[in-house]
Amino acid sequence: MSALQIRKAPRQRRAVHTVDALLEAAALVLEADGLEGFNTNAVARRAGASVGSLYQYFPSKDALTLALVLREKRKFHEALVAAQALPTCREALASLVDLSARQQLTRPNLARLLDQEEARPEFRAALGDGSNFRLVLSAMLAMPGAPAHLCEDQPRRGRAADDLAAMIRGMTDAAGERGERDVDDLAYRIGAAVFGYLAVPPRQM
Amino acid sequence: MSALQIRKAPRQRRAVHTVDALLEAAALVLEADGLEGFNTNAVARRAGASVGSLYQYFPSKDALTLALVLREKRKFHEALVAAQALPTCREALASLVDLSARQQLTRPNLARLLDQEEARPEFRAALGDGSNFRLVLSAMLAMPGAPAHLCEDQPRRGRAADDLAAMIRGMTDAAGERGERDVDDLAYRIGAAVFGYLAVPPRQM
Amino acid sequence: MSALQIRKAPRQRRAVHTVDALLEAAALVLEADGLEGFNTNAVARRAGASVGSLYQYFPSKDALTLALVLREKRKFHEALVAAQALPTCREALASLVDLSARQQLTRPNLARLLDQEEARPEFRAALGDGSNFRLVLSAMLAMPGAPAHLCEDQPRRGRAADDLAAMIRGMTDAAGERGERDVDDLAYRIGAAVFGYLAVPPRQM
Amino acid sequence: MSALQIRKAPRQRRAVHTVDALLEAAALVLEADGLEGFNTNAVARRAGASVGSLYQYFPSKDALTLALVLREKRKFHEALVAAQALPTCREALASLVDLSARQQLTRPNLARLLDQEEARPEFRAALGDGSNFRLVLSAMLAMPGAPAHLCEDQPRRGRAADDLAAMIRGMTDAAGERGERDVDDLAYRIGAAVFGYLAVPPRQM
DNA sequence: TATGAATGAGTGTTCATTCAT
DNA sequence: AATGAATGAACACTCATTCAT
Repeated sequence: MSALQIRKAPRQRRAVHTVDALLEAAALVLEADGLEGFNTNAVARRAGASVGSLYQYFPSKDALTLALVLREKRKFHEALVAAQALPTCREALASLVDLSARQQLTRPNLARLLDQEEARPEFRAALGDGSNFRLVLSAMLAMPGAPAHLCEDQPRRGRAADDLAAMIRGMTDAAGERGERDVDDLAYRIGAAVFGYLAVPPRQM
Repeated sequence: MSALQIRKAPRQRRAVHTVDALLEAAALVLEADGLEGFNTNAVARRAGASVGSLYQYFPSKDALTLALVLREKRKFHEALVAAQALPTCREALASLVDLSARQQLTRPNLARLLDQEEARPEFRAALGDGSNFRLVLSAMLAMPGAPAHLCEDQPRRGRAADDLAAMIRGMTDAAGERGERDVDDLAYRIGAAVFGYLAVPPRQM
Repeated sequence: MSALQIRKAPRQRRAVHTVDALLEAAALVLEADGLEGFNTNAVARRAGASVGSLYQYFPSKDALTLALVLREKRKFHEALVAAQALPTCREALASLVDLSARQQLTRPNLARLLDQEEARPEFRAALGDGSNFRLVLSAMLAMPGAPAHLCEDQPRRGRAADDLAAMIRGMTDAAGERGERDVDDLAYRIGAAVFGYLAVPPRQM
Repeated sequence: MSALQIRKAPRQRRAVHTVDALLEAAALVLEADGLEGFNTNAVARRAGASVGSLYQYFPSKDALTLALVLREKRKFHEALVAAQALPTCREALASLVDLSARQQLTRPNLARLLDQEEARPEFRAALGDGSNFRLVLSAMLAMPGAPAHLCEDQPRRGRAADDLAAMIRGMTDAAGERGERDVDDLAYRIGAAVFGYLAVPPRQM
């Protein structure tokens, strides 16, 4: 069993509650005290549990962090899948951008710190090297209305997806850090970057 | 004397060498072992010096980190200033994008980790709250050829500078992390995002 | 929570035992190795515990020292209060002197070093600026049979209390350091100084 | 050569000056920053010298401290010797008390800290186990007018000298620490204790 | 199963002392 | 002789993890 997998699936209702409490406590600690204050004792205390309990469910601190990352990604990812059902590339991307901005501004500090954690090498393997986000983006770039030069060139599409993901992540992180609150405005500006990027023809070397 | 200022200027040649060795060792340790392995003993060892020497010149670990950040920024910033001398907004921005890509791909892991460190609250004050990069960007957006709606609206220009800085940083970080090596290609794609973003009219609310 | 307060009350029996062991170990280390050898690792080792345990209960080395000071004062102070119940100033003071001599000669090195620690500015606040000892002395100088010029002049009484405290502390410390063992003899000599001092009329300026 | 002896007698005038400067710097650092701030680098800096120079003249930090102790004692001791020339025990003691008070209140923090250092076991040997002060006191207790029971009983006289030394030291230290400034008042009160003590007949066991 | 006490390797930092220049 | 750069053992303190109860 990998050291990052959850240790045991909680079966009893009480156990489920404990796991949830621990995850939310982890989120709260991260938001309140940053990575500096994020330690297992603080999380357990905040959850009203003991460190021992924490280690019953999470084999390591990293496993806890990873579980939190996944929890935050889950809801977001479900919404993303729905966005994929939209008819055109443009609509799908616009929806994705909107969701990203909304997700980030909901709990900005949490989202930013988890973005950072996500990047740690220890997690890359566990998260699948191409994150879901990147795959969804790449798929969207093959939808009707997407730039022709991307539709049929998969490597190029992957590269574009990487770029868009990086732009979106960069802009949402920064906006959250600055304390922005207006989701629509942020989404509009990210859209400008995204669609502006896509409008440019590929480079002739 | 702030706890982040360098402790004493090295006077003897030997001392200058030690300080340089310490800074370069800090860079190497960061690149090789990441923030996890970045500790003062490791840095001193790698520099072929003792911890004591490190603390002769840097009053704290943070001071060392800050000095490294500044060292990396210095050359970059000088080039930026030269870019500002270009006649048009487009040329200046293109140059800035090129410099950013080049800077990042030169020592990608170092640049990315220092970006991260730079964002820590302890450093914000010491680095001047608006980083130089943002100010330069904002100035460029007031140069001839810049979008009209930005030239005369300073707050909007500041916001645009923030966005561009975030996009550029996001894309360069990600490219470096992926191991990209082609500076020109990266610069072209970032340019697409930057100029695409600027081509979009401001949002009507 | 002040950095000098105990960190958490030990709840389990094992924890109580650890705290006691740590305090006694601190006393033993001080006695055996003096302030020079008094470090947290040594204390923990002597207690058969780990540094980690020490810091579970004491937030800092100073907190440990303070706790030890208070532990040593506690018993002594209870006896002092009993002495205050005696009918006359003379009896009360005699009892106080006796208690002081006894306290000091019980663990002379410990008492002396703690006297020294007690005087450190960090502790003054936590110990109450006028130590209990001084206050008790001052109260005794207002009891029946006390010199008339002190009974009614509170500032002068405070000064006299300071002087007596200083004499007693000086003599007990020195006796302990010399290795004296005869409590009664020491008490007699201190009494000579104390009552001699009080017998002298106030200075006419 | 003991590690506490001064390393070499300074012969050149410049060397004498350096040694003096170092000693005075040590005193100033002790007064300003206490034992906590008393380190060789700080002393050298304050003296306008280098650590290297310090170690040219003093083989160790303790040697420096000891030299400072001796410097402070020297002037005092010369005055004490003069006091011994007075005709009666009472006059001699009164003079000694006056000198002690004056000495302490001149540089109270320095005197107190040096008293503390003096007591460290490392120094006991170097200072001669019975300090000069104690010997002078003992001699005075054999002068005309001294209590009969002391004149002829040398051990008892030694004991009384110890007690008086301890009282005087305790009272002067405390007065200095409290910030008292009135030498005469302090001397009067110490005199009360001293002569009061001597007036009491020896204990019958 | 849950608790929280215990562990100890690891980290930042200081400072007495040495020694090349 | 003088300088001050260099050394490194030592210390206070943290925190992920284990385990007795």
